[in-house]
Amino acid sequence: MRASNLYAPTLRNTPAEAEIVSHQLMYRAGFIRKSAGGMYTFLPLAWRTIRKIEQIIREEMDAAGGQEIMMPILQPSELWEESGRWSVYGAEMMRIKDRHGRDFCLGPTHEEMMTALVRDEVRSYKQLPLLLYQIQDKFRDERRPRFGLMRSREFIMQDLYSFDKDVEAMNVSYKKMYDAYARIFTRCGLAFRPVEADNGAIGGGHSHEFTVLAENGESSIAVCTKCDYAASDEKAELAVIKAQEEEQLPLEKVATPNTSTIEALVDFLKVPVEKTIKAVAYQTDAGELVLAFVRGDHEVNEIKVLNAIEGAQELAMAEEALITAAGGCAGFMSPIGIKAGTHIVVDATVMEMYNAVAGANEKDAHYKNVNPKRDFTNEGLIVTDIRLVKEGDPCPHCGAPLTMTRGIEAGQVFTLGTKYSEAMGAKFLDENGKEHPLYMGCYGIGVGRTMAAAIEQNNDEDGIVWPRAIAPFEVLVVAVNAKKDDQLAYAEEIYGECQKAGFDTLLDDRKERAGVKFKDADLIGYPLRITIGPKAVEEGDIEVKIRKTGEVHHFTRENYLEEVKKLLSTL
RNA sequence: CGGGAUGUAGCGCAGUUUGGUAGCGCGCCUGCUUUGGGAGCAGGAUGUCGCAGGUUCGAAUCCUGUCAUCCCGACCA
Repeated sequence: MRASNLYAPTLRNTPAEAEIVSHQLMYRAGFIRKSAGGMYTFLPLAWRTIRKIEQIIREEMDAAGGQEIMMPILQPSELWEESGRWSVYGAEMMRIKDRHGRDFCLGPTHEEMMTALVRDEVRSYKQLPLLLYQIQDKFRDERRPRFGLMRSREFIMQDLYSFDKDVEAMNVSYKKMYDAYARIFTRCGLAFRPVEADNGAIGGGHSHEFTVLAENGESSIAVCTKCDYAASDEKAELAVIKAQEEEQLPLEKVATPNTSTIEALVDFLKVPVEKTIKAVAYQTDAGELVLAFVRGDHEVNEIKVLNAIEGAQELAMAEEALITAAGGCAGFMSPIGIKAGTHIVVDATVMEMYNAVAGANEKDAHYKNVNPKRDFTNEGLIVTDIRLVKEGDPCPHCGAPLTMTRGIEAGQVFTLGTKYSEAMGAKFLDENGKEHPLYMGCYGIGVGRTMAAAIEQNNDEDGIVWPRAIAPFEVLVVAVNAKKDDQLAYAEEIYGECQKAGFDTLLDDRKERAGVKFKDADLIGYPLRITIGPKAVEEGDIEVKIRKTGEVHHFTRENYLEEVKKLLSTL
């Protein structure tokens, strides 16, 4: 490929709408252009990188026993009605009608399609395990598309679905995919961490997120400073903290004007924040009130609360009327005196507190000397871990402090169990002729997001620094002055030799000044740059610059191919 | 969905307060010079001022509506 023919419009100014570095650099370096909010065109450079990532994925999926297929993006509503998700999926699903008024959606994911495909054909345990995958565009009408390719409405995803005969076999498939994903991100040259994740409403089984470490990441993860425990902030389990035991004093109501926040309360009563209990009120999708209580200096982990309530799909902030109706008072709540029928979830650590301060369920009043074990007598009280992890919390495995770090969730693996196969009647016959639902797993990688994550992790003030495996080109040959025939001819020769040697090479033959070409080379981030100027023509000096380190090597016409090969293998 | 901000040339921006018929830098085109880190000089092209109404002799500018984009939030009651 020649740069003179390459559609890679680079910009000197950063477009105002690009906020994070990967978005800015992809825009400036001529990788992407926007078509609408959260939707992007991939230009030739980006598409080359995308295809390289996809190729790595294909190789690893195939090696793990996956078979690639291609499904329609448009999916009929009937399948989603069967799984029950047509109504559940909500506004994130792009829905569309055909000319007959039939309902379709632009696939946000393909569990239904895959399950439907397999249930019609797989009848016997002899056909299992079955691992099918595809790489195609998915559509999610995000509440707020953000940060370029990080959270877009149309995005490329690799999704694999595994079908097995029982839990053990499902876990084998899961492990295979886990390992394959780890290899994929390693081969892409990314620093990442598989972290334990919540698998949400799907329930049962396990899930890991593959988080590419980056400061701009949207995901927050807790990593143990000692052992290999790592979990998403939503998932991170926390041990119960037992407070120093005290004599339980009698409950006492005190006036606490204008103390609806913990900060104001602590200030007013002069009590340590660790002796206060705070509340967060939610309502479920069914409109039931949920009150969650944690220690004043702790935060509520909404996902844990959701998981603690049977049958709830979603939580939203509670309407005030709902709180009042249950006998609560916003800003001054405790479980004491709340009407039956309300879901009350108390963090396990709260139950271990003595003589604490909690709301009195009336305006401007709190209780002192609250002893949860004695005073929280509500019927159906749920006591469990609902705290959100924070820096320094003890690791649930070894007790060493956890450290919080940020990352980009580039992939996730799930076991699904029989959720979809049961809902959609995907069954098979075992060795004894007995019918069972298929055990499933699903596994996805955001391809565009992986590209963006790679840039977040590999850039400097001059531009992108591609890991060799996913660079749009591995080697750039620059004809310093392409208007000089001898230089251009020499560069053409070198370009030809590099091609022949198997390097993925671009020749910058544009009739631009050297500075412009060097700036573009740095911005786009080719791992190696071979510079062909007068010294090459006159002395046979082949200058090779490493983008990542800035190191410059000088080789001869005789040995440079070998040396370039060696250098590439280190990038 | 709530809050905030912004829409003027391909990109970055000024002009809006105080209405008078659109400008700067970069990029783009032509020519000459230059040629190893975003060249210099000279000349040139490019806009329904997001869109639709309204006010006015006259609107990028004032009013109303609308659309789009970006950021924050949707959590600590």
